[in-house]
Amino acid sequence: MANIREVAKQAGVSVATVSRVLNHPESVSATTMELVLATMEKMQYTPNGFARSLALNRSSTIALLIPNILNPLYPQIAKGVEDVAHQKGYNILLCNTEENKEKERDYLDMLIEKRVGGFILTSSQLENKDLQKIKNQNVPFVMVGRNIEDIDANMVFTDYYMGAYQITQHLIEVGYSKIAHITGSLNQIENLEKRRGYEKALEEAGISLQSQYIVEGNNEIEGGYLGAKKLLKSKEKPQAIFAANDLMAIGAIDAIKSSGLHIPEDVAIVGFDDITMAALIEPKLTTISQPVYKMGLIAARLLFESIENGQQEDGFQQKIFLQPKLKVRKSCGHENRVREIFN
Amino acid sequence: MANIREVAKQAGVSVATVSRVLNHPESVSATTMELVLATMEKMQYTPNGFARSLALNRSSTIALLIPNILNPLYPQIAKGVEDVAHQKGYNILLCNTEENKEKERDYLDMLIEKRVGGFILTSSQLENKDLQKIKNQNVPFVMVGRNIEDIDANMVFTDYYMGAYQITQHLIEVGYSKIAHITGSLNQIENLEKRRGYEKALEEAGISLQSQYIVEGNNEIEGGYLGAKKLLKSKEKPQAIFAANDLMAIGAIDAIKSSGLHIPEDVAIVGFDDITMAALIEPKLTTISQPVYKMGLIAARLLFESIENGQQEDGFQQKIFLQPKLKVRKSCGHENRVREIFN
DNA sequence: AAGTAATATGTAATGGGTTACATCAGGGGG
DNA sequence: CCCCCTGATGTAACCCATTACATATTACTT
Repeated sequence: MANIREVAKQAGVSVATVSRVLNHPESVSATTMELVLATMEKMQYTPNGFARSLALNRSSTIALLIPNILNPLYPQIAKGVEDVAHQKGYNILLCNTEENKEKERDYLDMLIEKRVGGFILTSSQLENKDLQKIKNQNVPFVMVGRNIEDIDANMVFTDYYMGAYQITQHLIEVGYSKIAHITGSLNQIENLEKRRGYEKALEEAGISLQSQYIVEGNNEIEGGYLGAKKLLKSKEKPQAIFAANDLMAIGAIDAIKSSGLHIPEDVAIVGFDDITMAALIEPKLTTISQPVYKMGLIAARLLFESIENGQQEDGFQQKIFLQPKLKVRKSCGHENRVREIFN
Repeated sequence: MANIREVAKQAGVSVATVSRVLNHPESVSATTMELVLATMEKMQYTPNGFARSLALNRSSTIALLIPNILNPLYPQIAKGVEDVAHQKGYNILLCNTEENKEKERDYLDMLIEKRVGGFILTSSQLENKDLQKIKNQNVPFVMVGRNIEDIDANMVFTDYYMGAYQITQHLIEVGYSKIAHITGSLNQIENLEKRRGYEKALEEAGISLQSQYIVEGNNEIEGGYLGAKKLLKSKEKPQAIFAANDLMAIGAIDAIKSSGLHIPEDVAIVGFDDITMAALIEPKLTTISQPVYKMGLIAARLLFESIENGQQEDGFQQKIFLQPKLKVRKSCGHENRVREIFN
C-alpha cells in the first residue's frame, strides 16, 4: 500500500505538499493540486489513519457501551448516537457489555488504549474508581440512563424512580391492590430506582409490601416469562404485574396467556420503555415511555461538545434529566375498570 | 499522558525494555519486570494504540456494516460478530448505512483509511467496483446475506429465493390462490431474490401473476402497514399476503386488524426472518427462519481466518450457504384449513 | 532596480510505539 | 584462566503522517 513518501516521489513534490493537498488544499497551487491528486488516484493511495491520528493526537472515533444489543432499547440509542457521530465524521466502536462489569472494564481499558475521542456509557455498572480512571486520562464521557451523584460527569437520563412510581400509581388508581413487580437486574442502579418507585407508590396508597410479589428478572423476555410463571403460582395470585422493562412484560404476557389466563381481565400487566413492540402486541402494552432515540442524540451532542471544547474541568458537566411519560394502552385494564365504575 | 520514553526514563531502563514488558514478558527478568510494571502503574501509563498499530501495521478492529440497526435482525448478527470479535480481542466499528449506497461508500473510505482489520458487509448494496477497491487494499471482508456471483469473496447467506418459494408454496398448499407480496427495498438484491421465489411458486402452481398484488415496501413496519392498506383496497382483496420481512408483516398485521379484519380468517399473512417478535405477536407469525446469530458467528470466524492467515488470493474464498426453514404458526391459517379439509 | 509582501514549496522534527541488531555480564566447559 | 554461549538490556531505525520553520519564486511598490 502506497505511502505519502512514494506518492511525493512519484509526483515529484515533497511530502509536505502531498499532505497539504489533503489537509490544506487552499495552500496548494492548482497545477500541483491536480498533479498530486492524479498521482494519488493512480497509486491508489489512502492515507494511513494511524499515522494521522498519531500526528494529530485525535481519532474521529467514539465508543458506545451498551449492556445488551438484543434489547431493542439500545439500538435506538445507538441510532441517535450514530446520527450525530456520522454527521461529525466520526465512527462508533460498539461494545456489548452483556451487563457484565468485568467485560465493561476490559472494554474500557482497550478503548483508552485505542485513544477513542470519548465514551458513551449506557446503563453502566462501572464504579467510581473506573470512571475516575477515564477522567484521569482526560477522555470525555457521557453517562446515559444512570444517575450517579458522587462524580462530576455529563449525564442524560430519565427519572426511573418517577416513571415506576407513576405507573404503579396508575395501577392503583385503576383499582388493583395486589400488585407484583418483576425487577430488572438488580446490579443496575436504574432497576433499584424503579423498585423504589414501585414501593413508594404502594406505600403512599397504604398497601403493604409483600415480599413474594417482588421477583428478580434479568431484563430479557425469558426473565419476564419465568417471573410471571412464578408469580402466578403464589398462593394469592397478583392482580397486576409491573415488569421493569417491556421485554420482560412481553415475556410475562406470553407466560400469562400460555397459562390460559386473560390480560387484563385475569392479570393486568404493564412495562417500562415503550419499545416499538409495546404498541403492537396483543394486548397493547401500557408502559412508560422514555425518549431513547433522543437520549442517544443528546448524549452524543454533549459528548461532541466536550470533545470540541475540551472542557473537562469539573463543574462544566451537564446533567440532563428527561421526563418519562405514561402510555396507557390495553394491558393494564384501564378502560374496563373505568367502564365498571361508570356502570 | 505519559509515554513509553518517560516510563523508561523514570524506571531507569530503555524503551525497548518497557515495550518488552508488555509484548514479550518472557524475555524480561523478574526484577526488571516488577520495576517497570510498578512505574507504569504509578505514572498511569497506557500505551498509545495509534503508535502501536502504526508500528505493527494492524489494528484489532473490524468493521460491521449493517443497513438498519433498528431492524432486530441486525443486532442478532452484530451479537454473533461481537461474540467472536471480543474473544479475539478485537473491537467492532459499527456502521449503520441506512440502506444508502452513498453512505455505505463513505463509510468504506473512512474505514479503509482507519486500516480496519476487515469488513463484514451485511445486505450490502455496494457494486463490484467498490468491492474491488477493498480487495485492492488487501483488506479481508465477508459478505453476509447477499450472494454475488461475479466477485470472489467470502460469503455467508441463506437462500432467499428458496425461502420465499417455500413460504409461497405453503400458502398455495393451504389453499390460497390470491396471494399478494409486499417486497422489501428493491435496491437490495436479496429482495429481488425473494420476489423471484414468490413468482416461481405461483407460476409452478399455474397461478398467474397480478401486478396489483405486488407492492414495494421499505423493510420497515411502516412499509408493511402502508403496503397492506393498499392491498386491502384492491378491487379483489388478496386472501394472503407474503411480506418480505417480519417487520413489514407486523406492520401489515396492524393494518389488517385496524381495518377490522381478522387474521388469518379474512387475510392470512406470512413474513420472513423469524425475529423474536414473530412468535410473540397475535396471531403468531408464520415465517421463514434464517439462523442470523449463527450467520454473524460464521461471518466473523471466516473473517478472522482471513485476517490471521492473510490468504486473500482468489479461490480461497468460501461461500457458506445456509438453509432457511419454514416456521408454520397461526397467521397463515394452516390449521383452520387443515380442519376444513378433514371435516 | 531594489525592497517587500504574498504565495508556493521543501526540510526536518515530531508523535509513540516495535524490534533487528549490538552489546554486555555471568555461567559453564575445557 | 580463557572462551563461548545465553539471557538481559540498550541503541537506533522504522512505521507514516503533520506542520513549524526555512527557503524560493513571483508580483507589486515606489
